[in-house]
Amino acid sequence: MEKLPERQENILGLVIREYIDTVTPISSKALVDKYNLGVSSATIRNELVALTEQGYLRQPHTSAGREPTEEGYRYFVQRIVGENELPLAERRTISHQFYQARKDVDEWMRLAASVLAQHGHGASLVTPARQVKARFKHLELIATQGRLVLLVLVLQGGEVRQQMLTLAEQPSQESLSEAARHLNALCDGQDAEAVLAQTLQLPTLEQEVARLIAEMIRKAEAFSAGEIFRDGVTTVLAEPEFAASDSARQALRVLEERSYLEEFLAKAMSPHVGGVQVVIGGENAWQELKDCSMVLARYGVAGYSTGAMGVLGPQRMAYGRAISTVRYVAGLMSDLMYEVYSE
Amino acid sequence: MEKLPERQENILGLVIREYIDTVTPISSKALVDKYNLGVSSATIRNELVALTEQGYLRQPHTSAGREPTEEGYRYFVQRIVGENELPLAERRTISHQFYQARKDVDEWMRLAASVLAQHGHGASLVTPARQVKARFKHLELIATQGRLVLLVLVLQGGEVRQQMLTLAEQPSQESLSEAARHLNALCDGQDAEAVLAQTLQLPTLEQEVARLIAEMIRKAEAFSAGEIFRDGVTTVLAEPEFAASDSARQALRVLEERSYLEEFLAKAMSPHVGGVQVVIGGENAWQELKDCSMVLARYGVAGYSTGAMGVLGPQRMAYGRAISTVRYVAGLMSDLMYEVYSE
DNA sequence: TCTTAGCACTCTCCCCTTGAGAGTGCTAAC
DNA sequence: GTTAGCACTCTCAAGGGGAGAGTGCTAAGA
Repeated sequence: MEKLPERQENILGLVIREYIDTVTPISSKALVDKYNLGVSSATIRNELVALTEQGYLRQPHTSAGREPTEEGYRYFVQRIVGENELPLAERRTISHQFYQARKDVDEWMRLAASVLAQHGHGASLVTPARQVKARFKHLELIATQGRLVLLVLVLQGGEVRQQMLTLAEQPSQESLSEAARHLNALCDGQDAEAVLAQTLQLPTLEQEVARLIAEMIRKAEAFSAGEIFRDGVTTVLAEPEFAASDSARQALRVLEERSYLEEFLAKAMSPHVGGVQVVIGGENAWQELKDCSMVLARYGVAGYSTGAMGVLGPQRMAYGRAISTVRYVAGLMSDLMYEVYSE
Repeated sequence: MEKLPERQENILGLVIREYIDTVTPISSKALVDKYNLGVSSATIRNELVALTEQGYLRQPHTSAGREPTEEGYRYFVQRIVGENELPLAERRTISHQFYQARKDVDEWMRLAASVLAQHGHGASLVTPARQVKARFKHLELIATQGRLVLLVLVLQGGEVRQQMLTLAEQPSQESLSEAARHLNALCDGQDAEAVLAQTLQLPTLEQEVARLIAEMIRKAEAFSAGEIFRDGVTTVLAEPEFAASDSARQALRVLEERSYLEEFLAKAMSPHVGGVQVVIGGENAWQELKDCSMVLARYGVAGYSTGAMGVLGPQRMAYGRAISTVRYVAGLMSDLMYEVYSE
């Protein structure tokens, strides 16, 4: 994507900003009237023709103004928006909310979804941080009722998972505690394979538990584990381009259906924590997102546990704001997780 | 709501069923053509006039057919729909899914939301079962990193809650286990107040933990705890009456915003487990729901832990199906929870 | 008393036309 | 390279008219 001449770039930026504001095609006259450009509307028209020929703008019909194409938005995001930070006051508000919240990754995810929706002006999604390599930290077995036992597994990093299991006969809390103590000593810091390797030499109860633990550890590594947090879905429905058509419904399906979303994230996102990615109009590959854009980022601790978060909006979303919000929240959350993480 | 004469009731039923099918006003001729009523359209017209005068039907304009009013739907639900059970095959499919799932209330809620949306043909919601009176069962303290400690609290009934806390200085796992052992002995089976009463005579660490536990127990009793599960939101957006207007957005706000939903459920739902409730058009009290209906039920174990689940759809939703689905799923889940529940 | 055929009447919906207005592209002059 | 001027194109909103659907009413029949 080559750099445009100064004036064309300026005009493209103005057209896109105006369009984002008004959601109507922008005419040469409107630009001259609103901004003091120092040239006449005819000159602007000439530049608009050039921009249209290069594919950055389009006319809905002969006698209408211009509106941005996907290419136009891409140029805008790459070259014009720039790297603005969120205003200090906003950053303070957000970080305050995070530090006030419970020290719990789930709670942070919920909060992140809410903040992204509010400050990023769109529908938000936050997928759970997935352990790249989950390791055993601690196990508890608790007798509940009859032959039912509650198994609580803590992974390195503090993630807690629980599961019920039914034993062949009713156990005593003492025998359970003893088994847990034994397994805690044996499995400390091990991964799923290592835990599974232990099962052979163990008594029946512990063998069963160990098998279950191995399975739970593996599940923690799977992308599909845990809840995906969403927010602001109804806000984005209020956008004029979504009011009538069913393109909103299609887009929201992406957010709602897990398998969809996973496939999408897997292909669209770079695997490393840090950079913010902008997907405009589904990049011609995702029919459902053809009228939308998404601003995405990975968060978490690289090499240990990472997830994805992002904001979905119409193509004419406020990219600058969305990008800085996503970058800030992803960074903040990564920092918080780093603090909590144990080796 | 007085019983209508046989023939009027039949006609009302037919009009509503037809309307639910076609989403267009139903004419006298259409009824005569489609169903073998044994009388002419003129006779039907006379009955339609009677039903209109009584407020069960309405004409969008002079020369249009009839469509049901909210009153009409209410009569339909109360007197005509009847108490159908879901077909056996469907019941089997559903219960199979539940018995295959992990024995975990959270997992069941997620599943219930999915089943309700699919089989009830609408957007679904499932609020978490709230402990009427939560009681301490078991506590674990696990050292993670530095001064951070993971507190895992198991409540009677198997609900697990976790929280991070930061201590004044770095503890050893031994001292933590000792404190946990002590508190486990002290607090077994107690409620929030009793746990709090213990704090006075305890050493600092245990005092702090006990205070936190009391707070967590109280939170478990609060309605607002935990995730609300939803599903099928995009399905309901596809309904023709929601395609254009923003009434869908308004309705979905009810599902999205927690405080809203709570207020609504508190007022609209009977507090006892079992019966299915139908809220049509927001019952003139809930503006946001004026074009929608909801079919709701409580689930859980009466006296211990109950939540709400339901299906939201357009006013012309398939009530019979929705009602039997909600009843069946709520019953199934109550049974499952009862099995898991300990005294 | 209930039912029905017949008919005038009302209202929506769709199509067509029409005129105003917006905005363009082009050309020729500066 | 810039600009004024202008013909041209296209949308949009408003209005008119005809077809069709469905009603309510009336008067006659069972």
